[in-house]
Amino acid sequence: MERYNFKTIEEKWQKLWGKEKTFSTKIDKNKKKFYCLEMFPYPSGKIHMGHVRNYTIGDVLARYKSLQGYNVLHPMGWDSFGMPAENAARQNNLSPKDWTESNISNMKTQLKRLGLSIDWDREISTCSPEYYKHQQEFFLELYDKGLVYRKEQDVNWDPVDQTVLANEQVIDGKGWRSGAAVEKKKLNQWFFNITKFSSELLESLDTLDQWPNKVKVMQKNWIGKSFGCEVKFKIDSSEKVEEIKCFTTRPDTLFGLSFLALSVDHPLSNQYKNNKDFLEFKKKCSEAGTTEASIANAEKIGFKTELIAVNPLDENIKVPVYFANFVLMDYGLGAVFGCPAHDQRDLDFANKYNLSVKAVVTPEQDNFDFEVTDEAYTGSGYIFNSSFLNGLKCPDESIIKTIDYLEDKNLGEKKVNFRLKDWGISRQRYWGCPIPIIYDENNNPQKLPKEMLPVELPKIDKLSATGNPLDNALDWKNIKIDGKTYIRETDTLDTFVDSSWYYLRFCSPKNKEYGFNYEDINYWMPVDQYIGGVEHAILHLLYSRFFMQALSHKNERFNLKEPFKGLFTQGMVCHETYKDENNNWISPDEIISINGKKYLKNDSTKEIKTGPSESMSKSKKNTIDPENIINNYGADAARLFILSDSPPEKDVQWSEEGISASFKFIQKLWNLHTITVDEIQKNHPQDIDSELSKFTNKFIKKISNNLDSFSYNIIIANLHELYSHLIKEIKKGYKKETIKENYIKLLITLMPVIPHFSNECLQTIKKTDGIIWPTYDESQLEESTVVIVVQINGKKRGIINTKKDIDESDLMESIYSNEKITKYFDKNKIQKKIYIKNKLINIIA
RNA sequence: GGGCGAAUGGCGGAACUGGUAGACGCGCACGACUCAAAAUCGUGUUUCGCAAGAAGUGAGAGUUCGAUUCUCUCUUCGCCCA
Repeated sequence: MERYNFKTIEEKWQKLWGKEKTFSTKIDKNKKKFYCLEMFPYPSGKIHMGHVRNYTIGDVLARYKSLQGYNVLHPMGWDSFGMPAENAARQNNLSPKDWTESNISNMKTQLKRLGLSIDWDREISTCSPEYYKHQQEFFLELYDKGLVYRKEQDVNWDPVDQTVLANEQVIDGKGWRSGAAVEKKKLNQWFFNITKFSSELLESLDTLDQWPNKVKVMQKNWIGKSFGCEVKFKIDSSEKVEEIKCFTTRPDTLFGLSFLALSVDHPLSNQYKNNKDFLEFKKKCSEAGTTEASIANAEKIGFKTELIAVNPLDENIKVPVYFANFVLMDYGLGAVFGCPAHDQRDLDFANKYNLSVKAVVTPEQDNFDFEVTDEAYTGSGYIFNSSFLNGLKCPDESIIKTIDYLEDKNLGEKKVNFRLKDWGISRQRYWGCPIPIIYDENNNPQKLPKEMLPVELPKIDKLSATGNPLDNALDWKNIKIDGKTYIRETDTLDTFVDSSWYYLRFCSPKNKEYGFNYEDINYWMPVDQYIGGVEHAILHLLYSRFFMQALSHKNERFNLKEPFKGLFTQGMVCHETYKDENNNWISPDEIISINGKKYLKNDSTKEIKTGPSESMSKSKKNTIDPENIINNYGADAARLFILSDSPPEKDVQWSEEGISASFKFIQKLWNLHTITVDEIQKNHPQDIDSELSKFTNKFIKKISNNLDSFSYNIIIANLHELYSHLIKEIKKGYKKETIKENYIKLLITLMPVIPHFSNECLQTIKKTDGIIWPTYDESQLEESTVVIVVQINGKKRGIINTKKDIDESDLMESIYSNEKITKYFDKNKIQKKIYIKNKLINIIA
């Protein structure tokens, strides 16, 4: 039997697809559209297994939908701005542009070898002026809508490299390259006013019923809506300070008030800027970290002021005011009131500084002796010890009543607070989209006139080691317009801006006038299925959703609210890790396996320790290069393996055994094909039975359902079942027409997963056009006989093969005649029978 | 500290709305072919037991004729806030 030559066959089909532009798409209003999009890659140089998985999943879907008759848009592009290009350029003395472009061309070749059904005519790259020109237009548009503004914000400043560092470039408080201690520096930066849409972004999450719940929950928490109240506390100990406002979600616990706590960045801290003790305290706070988590875990510490605050509900209750490390200026008003009995954080603080602890919520209505000592009570209950609030159900009644009272007496104000902060989009870097702003002689920002777009990046062949290259590109930076001199903005845009609208650009990739054209997006948008890593669950997806809000703001022509109708987040690709005797990481291709034990390839006396399977990463040296895999096993085998075993949303474990099993399976399918072609030539006069058609019918239903539900791992199992059934069935003796008809249908079901193989097989049996996804006949699925499970007292004791819809008494007859079952029970002691038609009978005896 | 989720053979994992637990693959064992090996094909493979049988889906309880599936408590692990 001839072996399947994947090399020539895969190359042949890929060439053909390219030449005939098989996957290029146009608007066709007679067809239903399907927009299938995978997150576009950063052109780092080589594709990795994560890409293989992401794009295989997307390709299976795109091909399936296309076979079902949809007009499928399946584009690909490059998220090509960003720091790695700048770093690589500095290291290797090249320009970021050249580095990026050569990476793109390399990765494009690699992606094509996977046999993806991509419309390459729509390829875009975010670092090209044709793309970012429109991004600059959007920036100006948003500026006009009042959604862009400038304010001062702290950045991580590396004093040696004279550059701003991203958070991940700060390692233990030091610059990743220079090793210098990182300083905080205030810079004027640009922001998108994403918080303007906090409510919209939160509420329309509910409309996204094809999104994974966990992603929606993450976004919900990130937006962090909380309902509460701003409470005014009078200060009666100071002439300088009249009152302090606190935000709280629990105003109903005000009678348990024990102290006020302020953030060290609270405006009142200005009064202590010459107080040595306070400055020391402030420093101590920042050392411990300012993230929510580190604050939650850190010991609660405070700095006591001389201020005394008065409880607005009872002026006899007077409490001290502290600065405290657990209050953040970013959230609410940077001031909270402490009610230790019902908040663990407050309780820890109160116990440390010997402050009063008074319970005001009791879990049981009539338990007025309830006290709190070490553990705060945060559950529901009833208010007590609280004057006119006593007896209210907490929290449902008590919060609303308290807010009403406070508002009525002008002591506070109902307030909804969000955790979400505005999106800082300025980056002090070269390799990003220039911001189309210029500064006049008074240093006031002005929009650059639209006709001067795009603002192209100046060509810089060698990046200096320090500072922002754009700051030093004086020819570019200084500009004259109508005789006046201006200075360009030298910040570039966060690369998340690039990816916030690229899915629109794919609809109109060549449009010169604007970022998209309305006819195109009205047809193609929204993205029906978006596929990518869960690591983008929050930022990228939220920013993209914001962009739709921003574009549709004050623009009736643009009425798209959500860009991604369906979202699927795939898991990572993992591999075993290996270490030698000195605990150095060892790469899989430095290893040989002898008798199940692993040794160093170049020194086979040294045994290797096998560690747990972890996500592939260069630092652990457990990566597998997709290019080698495609060379050795072929794209179809790689696609088959990457889908098998694990559900696509979970991590998959790469293994040598696995990929070679997939490779062998394709060979087996090829043998089956050869046998089938032989059988067609034999031309039996009569079908031996109807089993083949029945199987085909059932199989189509099964595989269609599994494709619809993203159970791609089960599909691979289905393909194995297909093989083992067909290899026996096909030789039984069927008419040529019967075999051909069924075999063609089955081959088409293989097309999404192993397109090269199935196209080749279809061609050898002269089926080249009219290839559409086969349908199944529901009426043919019904079987005349069924298998009924017989349970005695809930335990399976046998099965009965019988005709469909048999009634209970007839079924009991067959059970009584079956000794293997009757021995488990006494016919005369039957108490009860539960009969589920065509499925199961449970006899209680 | 908070949120979300998961736990099934030696391993990855199946099991639609509660109804035959372990599909399919890997690994392993045995057999066929072969002088031999590789490749390939076939058979078997949850555990204990010669068998009949019994036990069994992280642990414990509950609901039910019946629970991997539903409820509660606990343990461990993963992800996110980071």
